[in-house]
Amino acid sequence: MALITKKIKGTEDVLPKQSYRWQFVENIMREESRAYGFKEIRTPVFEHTELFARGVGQTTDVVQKEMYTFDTKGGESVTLRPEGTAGAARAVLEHSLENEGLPIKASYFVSCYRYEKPQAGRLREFHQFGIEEYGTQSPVADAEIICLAQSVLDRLGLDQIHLELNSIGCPECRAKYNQALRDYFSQYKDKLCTTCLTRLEKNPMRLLDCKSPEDRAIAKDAPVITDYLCEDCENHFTEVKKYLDAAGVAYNINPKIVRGLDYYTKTVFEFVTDCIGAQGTVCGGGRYDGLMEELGGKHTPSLGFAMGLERLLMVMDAQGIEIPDSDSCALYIATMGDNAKVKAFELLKSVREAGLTAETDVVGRGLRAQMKYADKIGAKYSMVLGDNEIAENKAKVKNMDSGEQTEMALDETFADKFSVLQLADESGFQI
RNA sequence: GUGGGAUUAGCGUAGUCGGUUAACGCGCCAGUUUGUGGCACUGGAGACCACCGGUUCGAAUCCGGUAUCCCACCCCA
Repeated sequence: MALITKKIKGTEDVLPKQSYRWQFVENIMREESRAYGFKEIRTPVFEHTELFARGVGQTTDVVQKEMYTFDTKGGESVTLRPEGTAGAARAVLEHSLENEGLPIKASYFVSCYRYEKPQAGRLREFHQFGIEEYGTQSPVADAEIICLAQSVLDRLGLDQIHLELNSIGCPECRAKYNQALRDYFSQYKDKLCTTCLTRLEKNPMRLLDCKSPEDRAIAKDAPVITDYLCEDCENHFTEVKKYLDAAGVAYNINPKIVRGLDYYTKTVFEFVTDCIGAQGTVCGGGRYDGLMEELGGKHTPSLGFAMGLERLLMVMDAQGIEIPDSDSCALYIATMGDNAKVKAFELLKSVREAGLTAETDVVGRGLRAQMKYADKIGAKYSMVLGDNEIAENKAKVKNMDSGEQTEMALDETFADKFSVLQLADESGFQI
């Protein structure tokens, strides 16, 4: 078969057999968000290009070389969102949500687009679950969202993921620190790799991240951000740790966690694993007190995080975590003859209205093939409907695990009785 | 953008001193006393061997190019 085209590089299809895994993960995220008082916000996939340029930061790789940007017929430049924070912040400002009381607590599920070269854990279209909180400078909020992230990971059954925590201070302490880094690394100018030389000018904190062994050795003795925090930032960081301790959330202070997006201030964190390849960050976030001002709003201290759904699913896969599939068929009705098809149609409707999944043959298979199909789709019960059953107005419902058959009347009580039978079997009680 | 690896039915693979109808497992379809699934058996459908070009009497197999996928750098979820 000649396909007219294939899917775009770096995109994935979620096929019907796989979707329950996504729904499982998303449901846990929804439940945890609700438990912490966050409500979902939905924003457009595309925004004016300027929003991301300003919000994410002109100097970032994301803005400089990874955005899907195009001109509309009307001549305006728009961009597919590369992340979720800017759009949510824009919506909050545009609708003046601060008037509804602070803090504003929002959660979201978004697809994001970045023109990168795909590899394990990195796609051009990927999906995030995120949390945003606006209008609080309290360290309690920082600890709270980290707890929320931890709860989600715990409920997904994941281990071998550790929390890396740092504070990169406010713009004032960061300026002092960047100067200290420049002073330090300038001594080794002739030894640093070429990318690090440009980092030295543009973003010295990135030097701490370099993978080259020589640079790493130099970075080992570099100044540490936590020694350059102002009193306010220092206290804030101490409080965050205090609340995390109180909640029993384990963390590792890692001065090298700096985050790649310009808007971060003070608290930054990542949940990292090494079981899915090189792209091991499954959740990243922190505080961004300057973002709302950058977007034209008034000063509104804010914070949040994003989780990569594909990466989380990969970790679950790597760790062999079983995800329950709740979508399987409760009742399959095998039919013989036209009268039976009509009767089955009628019964199915009532069973479905009772909230159960029920199916019948729609491709014209023989009885044996229908039974095979019922088995293949994992139907919990099957029922054969033919002229005999219709004449007697009753039929045998078969438990596909035990093979046990129960006779049931084909009247208006059928759906209810079937529900009861199913519940009884599930809970192990006899009726 | 820079590297490394891969590409044979829906999926996973075999198949190189180049040589008749490209093999196997799973899956799919049909059947095995025509009213009952899982097991087993029988049969069937399904592949221009990624694409283009070259070498050769002859190419899945050798050579060149292209594309796609995977992995890593970079960056990030």
